[in-house]
Amino acid sequence: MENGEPQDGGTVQSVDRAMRLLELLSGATGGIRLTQIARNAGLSPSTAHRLLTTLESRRFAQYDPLKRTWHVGQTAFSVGQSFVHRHAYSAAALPILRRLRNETRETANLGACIDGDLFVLEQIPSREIEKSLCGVGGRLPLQYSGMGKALLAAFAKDQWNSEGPSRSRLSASSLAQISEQGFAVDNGEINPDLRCVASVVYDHRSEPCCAISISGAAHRVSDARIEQLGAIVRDAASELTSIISRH
Amino acid sequence: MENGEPQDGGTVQSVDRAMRLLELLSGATGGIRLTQIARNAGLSPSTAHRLLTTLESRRFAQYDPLKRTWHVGQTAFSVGQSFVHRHAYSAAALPILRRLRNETRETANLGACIDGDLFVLEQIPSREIEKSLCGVGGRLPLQYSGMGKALLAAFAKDQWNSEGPSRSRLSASSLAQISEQGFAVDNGEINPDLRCVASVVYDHRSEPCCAISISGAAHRVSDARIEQLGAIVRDAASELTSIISRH
DNA sequence: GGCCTTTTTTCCACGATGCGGAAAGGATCA
DNA sequence: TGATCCTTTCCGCATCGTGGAAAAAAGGCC
Repeated sequence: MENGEPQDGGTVQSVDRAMRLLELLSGATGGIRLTQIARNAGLSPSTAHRLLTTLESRRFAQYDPLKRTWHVGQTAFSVGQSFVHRHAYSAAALPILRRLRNETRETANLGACIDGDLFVLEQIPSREIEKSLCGVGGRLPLQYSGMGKALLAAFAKDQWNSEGPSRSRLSASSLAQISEQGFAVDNGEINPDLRCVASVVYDHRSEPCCAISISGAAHRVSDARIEQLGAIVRDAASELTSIISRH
Repeated sequence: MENGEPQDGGTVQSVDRAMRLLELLSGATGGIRLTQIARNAGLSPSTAHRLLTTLESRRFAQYDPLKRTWHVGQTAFSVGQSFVHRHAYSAAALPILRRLRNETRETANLGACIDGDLFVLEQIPSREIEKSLCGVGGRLPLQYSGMGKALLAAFAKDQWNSEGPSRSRLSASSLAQISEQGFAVDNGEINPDLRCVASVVYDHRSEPCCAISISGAAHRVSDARIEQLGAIVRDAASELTSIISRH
């Protein structure tokens, strides 16, 4: 059993295998050959072939006969879009993210805590290289991103939110500092060349619902700039909070 | 056998059923109850439950215990995003779409011909109501959208493109007009209150690869405005073409 | 709170179907 | 051209997916 493998009690093995193949397709930049994906999934080529052609029949997967590679298909994209529509604040956040990007000239991000991790929902990229740890649809442990840290601090303030992730991921002094400043700084624990400044957005119940950030290369997101960027992000988060509160 | 049901030769039934459930989840605004989705899929509740919990175990589906509704999950979104990355022109198109939206104050779209239909890959919405026939991830028959019409005209000019959709969907005079103008107009065959002006983007082989458009309410996208909008869209498409050609 | 109805979840035996090895066909490369 | 590898098809077996039934949970009404 691999790390992160779902428990198999009561699940349909063939469906689970097909989903695993979809995940592998998703991670395969430039597509992947049948024998390679079968090997990666631990299946025989003929089994993988049958599962892939089943996914292909509804266009969750696609086959490129020229390169003989398999890819994620359009239906996966269409289905995935409906996930975004559930998070209704995404649409409201877009103009704010754009303005944030324009003001700072760095990449602007929207993320939410989903299943205990920071999940990137939207991203308005800057023109600079070195933009962010991961793109739309990517995920990170909360404590390794600015948005995650900001959310952890917001959860820590909420003594009654028993569903929040464990606060022990960040020290009490870090949490206190984030709360006091109104923004969190990620100083590149994962990638030392990237920095991020983030602030939390609250919903109509004053519950933390997501976070926004700007991220960019460490030499641009400098110490001299942090206070200014923090204030800009904090104000943008407040604006998004007030928009969401009106719904 | 329902209309549009994929042929079942050599496919795995349980996987096909699970994919069908995902599609139904995608179409269910506000989530859906187990018994309802089971009914829609023609499965017993216990079968649907097991397939859904299998999808849930890898987070392709999610269950809201408060409302007791099933939804599309985050992994579907993550996997779907990799479909976009395959169409590398999407990223290059974004700033152009934004500028297009800003100049015209209408919704800007990027679409491609995928499996014979017009598939919407990106969309920068305007602040107006009445924006476009469908959103990101949606699909339409080519002849019913401006982008599709523009692509049909481009395919018609390419006598050697044996993989293009049938040209008989539009009249010869329509195709000729679109080619001459450099843009196509959708005058609301599906929705009389919506209009669209679109132009084709070419890749480095001078092959039509996608189209961009602006769309909005018919009373705003007026006859008086068409020529001007057409020229703007055509120029934006040319710009995107030249960017893509450099890769 | 009790009762009724509906929904959701769990269980289990049976047979349908998923599996993978083998064979056939196809593609690539030296 | 021949060798090698990849992809697709075939088929028999036994695994596992199925759905009815039962149990548990939830919601609504009086």
